[in-house]
Amino acid sequence: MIACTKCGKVETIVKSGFVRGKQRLYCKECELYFSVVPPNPNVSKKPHQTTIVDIAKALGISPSTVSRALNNSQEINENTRNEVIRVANELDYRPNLLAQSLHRGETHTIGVVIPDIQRPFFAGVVAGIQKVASEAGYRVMICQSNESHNTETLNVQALMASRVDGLLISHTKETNSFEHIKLHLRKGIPIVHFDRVCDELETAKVIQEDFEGSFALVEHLIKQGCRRIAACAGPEDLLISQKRLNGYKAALQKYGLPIETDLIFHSSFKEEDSLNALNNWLDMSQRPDGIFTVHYANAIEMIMSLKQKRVKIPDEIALAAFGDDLLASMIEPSLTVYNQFPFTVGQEAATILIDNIINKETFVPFTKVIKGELIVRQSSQKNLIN
Amino acid sequence: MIACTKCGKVETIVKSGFVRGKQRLYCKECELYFSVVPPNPNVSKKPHQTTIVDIAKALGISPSTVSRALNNSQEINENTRNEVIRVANELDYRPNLLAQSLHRGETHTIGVVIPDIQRPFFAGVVAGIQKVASEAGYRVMICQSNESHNTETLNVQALMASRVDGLLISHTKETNSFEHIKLHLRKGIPIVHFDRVCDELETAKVIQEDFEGSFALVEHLIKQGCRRIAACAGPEDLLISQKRLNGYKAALQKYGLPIETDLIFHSSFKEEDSLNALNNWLDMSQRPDGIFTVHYANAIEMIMSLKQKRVKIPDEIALAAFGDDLLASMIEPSLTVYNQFPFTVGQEAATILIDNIINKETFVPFTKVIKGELIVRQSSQKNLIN
DNA sequence: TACGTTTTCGAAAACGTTTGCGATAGATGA
DNA sequence: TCATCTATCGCAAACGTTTTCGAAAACGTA
Repeated sequence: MIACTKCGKVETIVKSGFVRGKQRLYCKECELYFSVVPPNPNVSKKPHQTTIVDIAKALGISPSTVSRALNNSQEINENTRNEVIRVANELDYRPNLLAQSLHRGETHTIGVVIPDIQRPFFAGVVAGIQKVASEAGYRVMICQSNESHNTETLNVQALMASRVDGLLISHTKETNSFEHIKLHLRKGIPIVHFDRVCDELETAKVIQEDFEGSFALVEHLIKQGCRRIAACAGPEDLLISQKRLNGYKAALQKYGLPIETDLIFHSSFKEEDSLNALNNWLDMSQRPDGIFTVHYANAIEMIMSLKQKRVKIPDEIALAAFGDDLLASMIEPSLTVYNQFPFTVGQEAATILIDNIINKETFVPFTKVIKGELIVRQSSQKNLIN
Repeated sequence: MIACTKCGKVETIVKSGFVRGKQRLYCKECELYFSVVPPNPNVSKKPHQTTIVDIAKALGISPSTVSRALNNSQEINENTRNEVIRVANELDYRPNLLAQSLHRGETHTIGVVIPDIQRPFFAGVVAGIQKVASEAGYRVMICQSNESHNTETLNVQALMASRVDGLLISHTKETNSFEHIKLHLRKGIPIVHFDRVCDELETAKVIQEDFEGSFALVEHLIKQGCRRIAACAGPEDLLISQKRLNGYKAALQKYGLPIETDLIFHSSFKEEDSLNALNNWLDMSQRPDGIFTVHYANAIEMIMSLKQKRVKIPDEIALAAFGDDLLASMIEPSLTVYNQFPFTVGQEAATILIDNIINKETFVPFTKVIKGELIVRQSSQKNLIN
């Protein structure tokens, strides 16, 4: 029979329920509840990352001393410090960043949310971010929204749950509500926008010369002789798309050219969209003689299509587009573009974010404009000498 | 004067040193050490992420109950659960993943180390990894080694310090020692290699058909009539470079063609390297009539250079290369390649890693080969009808 | 009514660090 | 010789969870 674990008596024991798979008992005399323990769970010790406690035990000292020895504290004897370091190396000790972060309340990690890492622009930005971050001792956690506002929201939540110290984000093309950002902004999390920014939020921003660059591209087309320039813009809601379209319009106006709505098409950056627009333009009684594209990829798709249709570039139609890529320089005819310097964008955004993280109280948001560069190539050079 | 904090007497107090900026005192009667506290540190409460304790206090219950309510535990009253959830929403509670991870001993995060995210192949792999990982509830932490063995080592250390649950890695081209991996492998951390794998480690691997793909490319060149095929290989130490070169040699042997060391060049994937090799070949009394490249980027560089030199492609020299890219299909002449399906590689690697993480004890390493695809394009099609 | 059962909850330990403060021994000074 | 100082270290709390265990109350059932 079962005896009380306290008084050892058997006759005072009564059953008292059955909880979590174990029989519970009650000793009336001791007024003690207890349950019978299964013989031996036979727990095998897992392979174990060595902790500060292991070092402490090995040396017969306290964990606090070990911590101090490893953190350049002054309040420690040089001999003990050396001993600690020796044992730490022997046991291949690696501080647990989780525990450190939990204690310090900061993770030294920044979160990045981008639409698509496979786009060269964003890959370049990420590379720039990582360079700056790693030099400053920050880790980087990258999420892709795949241009879906819903997964963007989930990404932000996940990063915040991981308690990143700050957030770098370029929004989805379908994002026009920013509650998922405001929420965290109110909690004081540093956030920096880049490329696809949001004007209604008081965050620091890194942007390109969307207006100026587009203006320069279209002005260049005009100077090459184009008089009917079509524009392939992005989604109407997208801020950078609007800005670039405004640059297009301003250039037309400066040179007294009419703004024809027939010649402006809002695509969603997809190939079928841009080719539809192109076909529409080609079917017009008076074809455009120039095409400006908000996204270089669309221009490349158009070039391929125009070549199939035997339309001469740039003589019949000249092209110029926003955003550079190796592809733009390699295609024939090579594409005139406005280079955005994505790596620089990434570097600058990360620099600002880390500044914001470190000087959280004194930081005031501002907007940094990364200067771009007009690169003239074959797709627009009508009056070539050779 | 200062009185003892315990007995309140003044006359029994003596000074006892000066530690950390504060005067220490000693009450002889109480045998008590104490120090005078500065009046008021005036701590302003920081903006505070709401915790489980906040919810508990708000409801007057214990943190354990809150935790149970939020974790679908059975041992809780439905009413209290609803109350907890209500308050949790009101206070916008987000579980602290750091604390969870620290407690559980797992972070639900996988680390990825790649040479360069700006290379389309690796960007594709990363996209594939993230798709699988996010569907399985894992976060992804990405590091770039920039082809430097040293930073690769640092990357691995940083990821391990962050206690990632597993590691996906494609090695640097200069990596030929693997101690930084072995160390963690011994500790039982799941590691999966992809692309640039390492044969001396007992890890799961995801590779392409390096041999078969190269064989197919070279065989295709031979069938197109090439008889002197040069090879631009990668660094000699790099395993995939060796395998692909072996595929090249095997194809030559199958068709009774000699293997000429003059025609084999080991580059470091840099542009100047490949162009040097090309110039050497062009200067030979008997030029090669075909070029096989281990990395497609080198082939593209060569095409650009050959076009400048007015060398006819593919008639004088045909090209075929390992690895596909949009660029390869857009360039003129378009480049014949062996597509590696990077997205699939990433998906497969992540799937295997997560399997390894979940079934850590029973998992046995194996090698998964991702089938590629020969894509014939203009750079090698000598006998075109049109 | 009395006893066993079930439901529900709280206390406390644990994860691995860091750090404020107390505590000691030895050093210093008068 | 005594008061004081300095150097060094340990204890314990804290970070935010989860989970084990125990306990009380509510609930049956005979």
